[in-house]
Amino acid sequence: MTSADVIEQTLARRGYRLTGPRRALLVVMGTLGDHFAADDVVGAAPGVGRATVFRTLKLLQDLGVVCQVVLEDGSTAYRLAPDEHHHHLLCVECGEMRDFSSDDLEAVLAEVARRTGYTIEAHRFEVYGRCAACQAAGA
Amino acid sequence: MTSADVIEQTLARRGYRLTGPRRALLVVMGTLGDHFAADDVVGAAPGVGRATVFRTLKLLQDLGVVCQVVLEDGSTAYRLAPDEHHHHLLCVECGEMRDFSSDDLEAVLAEVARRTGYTIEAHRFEVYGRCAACQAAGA
DNA sequence: TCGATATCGAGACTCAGGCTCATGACCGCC
DNA sequence: GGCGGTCATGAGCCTGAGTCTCGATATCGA
Repeated sequence: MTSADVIEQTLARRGYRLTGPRRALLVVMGTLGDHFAADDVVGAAPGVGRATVFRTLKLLQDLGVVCQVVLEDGSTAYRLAPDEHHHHLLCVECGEMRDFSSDDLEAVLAEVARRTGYTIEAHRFEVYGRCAACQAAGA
Repeated sequence: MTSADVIEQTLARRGYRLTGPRRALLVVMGTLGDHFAADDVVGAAPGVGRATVFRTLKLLQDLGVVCQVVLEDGSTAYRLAPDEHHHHLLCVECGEMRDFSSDDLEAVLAEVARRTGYTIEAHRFEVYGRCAACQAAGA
C-alpha cells in the first residue's frame, strides 16, 4: 500500500470525496522528492487547476498529512508529513530535508511558559545547516 | 538619545548615508508599536516610496537592528530588535509580542547537530500563545 | 439510478515584495 | 563654499504565491 493509498483512506474516513484530481495530486506529490513548492505540484499535474492544487494542499494540511515548511529565504514549501509532531532540518547546500523531534524542545517551551505566564498554543521551529555529505564535499 | 539616533549612528559607522527618507522611516517605526507589517510603514510614511521602505527594511535587517517575524498565519512582520540573539513569543489574542532567549534551545540545536551530522547555520523559532492578561480576561 | 451537494477549473484578483532606471541628494575633497 | 562621484530614491511595472467566484461536473449514499 503506497502512501497515496493511506491518504485516500484518511480522506474517506473523514468524509471527503475521493476525486480524480485529488488522486492525481497524491500521486504527483509522491514523485516530487522530499519537499516541493505549490507551483511544482501545479506544473507536475497538468489538467488540475491551480485553485484545486492550493485547496487540496490546504485540506491535506488540515488532515495533517502534509506540512508546510518555511525555507531560509522565507518562501514556503510543502512536505508529506509523518504522523507525529516534528520539525525540519534543511541542508542549505543540497536542499535535503529531514524531520526530527526533540523532547528537549518541549522542555524549552515549558520553561518559556513558566517564565512568561503565557499558555503556549503553537510554535514554529526550522533549522538550517549543512549536511554531512555537503561538508565532506566542501572540505 | 532615542533608538532612532542609535540606529543612525550604526548606519553612519557602516558607511551608509543618512538620508531624509531613512530618518523618516526610523521615526515612523518607533511609533508603530512592537511589531508592524511593511505596509504599515508604507502607510505611515507618506512621501517615502514603497521600494525605499522595502529596501530600508532589508538594510536594517542586515544591520541587525530590525528582525523579521513569521506570524501564526504565515504572514511576516518586522520588529525593532535588541542586539543579542533572541526569539519571539506572540500572543494570538491581543497581538503582544515579546522577546526571549534560551540557553536550553542552544543545547537542543547542539544535540540535533550531533545526532544528524549537520553543521547548524541558522534557525527560526517562533512561539504562539496567550498572554497572562488575555487568559485572565477570557476566564 | 438519481439527486443533493461537494468539488472542480478558468481566470481575474490581491498582496508582499523585487527590479529598473532616470533623477536627486550626500558628503568628502579642494 | 562649491563640486562631483556615487549612493539612494521613487514611480511604476513585474513576479510569485495564494484566494475568490461561479457555472459546470463528478461523487456517493439512498
